[in-house]
Amino acid sequence: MTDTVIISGVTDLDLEQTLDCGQSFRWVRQQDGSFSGVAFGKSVNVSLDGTDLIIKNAVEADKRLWSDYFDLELDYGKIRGDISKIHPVLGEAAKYAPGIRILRQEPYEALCTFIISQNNNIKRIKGIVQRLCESFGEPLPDGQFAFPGADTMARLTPEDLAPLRAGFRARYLCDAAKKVESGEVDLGLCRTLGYDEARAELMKITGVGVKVADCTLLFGLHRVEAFPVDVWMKRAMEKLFPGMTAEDFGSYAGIAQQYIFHYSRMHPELFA
DNA sequence: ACCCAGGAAATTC
DNA sequence: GAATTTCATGGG
Repeated sequence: MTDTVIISGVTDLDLEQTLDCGQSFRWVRQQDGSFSGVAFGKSVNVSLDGTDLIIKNAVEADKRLWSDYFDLELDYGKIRGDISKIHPVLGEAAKYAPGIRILRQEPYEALCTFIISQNNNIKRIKGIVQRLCESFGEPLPDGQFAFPGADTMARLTPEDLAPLRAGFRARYLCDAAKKVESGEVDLGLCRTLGYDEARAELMKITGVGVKVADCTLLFGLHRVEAFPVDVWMKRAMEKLFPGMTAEDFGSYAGIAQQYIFHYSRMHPELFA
């Protein structure tokens, strides 16, 4: 029996800024402005009415689950104020999209989607992820599909993944699944390890370098000190924050990074 | 035809 | 060891 769950008193959240800013690839904006997506093998529709977060097709028992997913316990208003003192341009970027939150996605899903993301664009990443779920994920009652587990994917070969058209990334996905399933790579351990050790744990996977590891730690394990640097961030750092490094952005560098990433993507003319 | 995309592995110098 | 090339695929 599913129903509508309402989480009230939600601030500092904008669904478009959070769900369509390149941290998750499974949310689709609907005509009415709501977003439909799947997480934890549950297909829901979310919308915001003032400070009410409305989650359709959810059960009341999962209220905490979704609250955690949207990271509603963390005071982003305060964090924004604090990190804005670091650099005026960072303050402007934070003010530009104050509704960004760092989702607490499932670690294995974040790992796989950011393996897929390498040397790729967001539109095609979404397509590959969708085909991965449709091909190998558990079908859900409403026609959607769960993200396949490492146990399922560990039994697949790169040839099995050919229909995804993931290119050279197919064998990386297989290696990730195999090492997670066998326990050779322990994703849970990455929550508590020192940052460099957590990064090294993930980089045992072929196809996981510094950037994919950082994204997995930030978006899948909520290591908000992570500071992934992709081509956009590289440009932004050179033009907007010359001489600064990840350490200069403090213990919430990952949140700062997401403000900067989004701001840069929305202002490509800055880097023409 | 050429270039780029939320990079990393393989190769070359 | 550091710099360059290659790796699939699709869109501009």
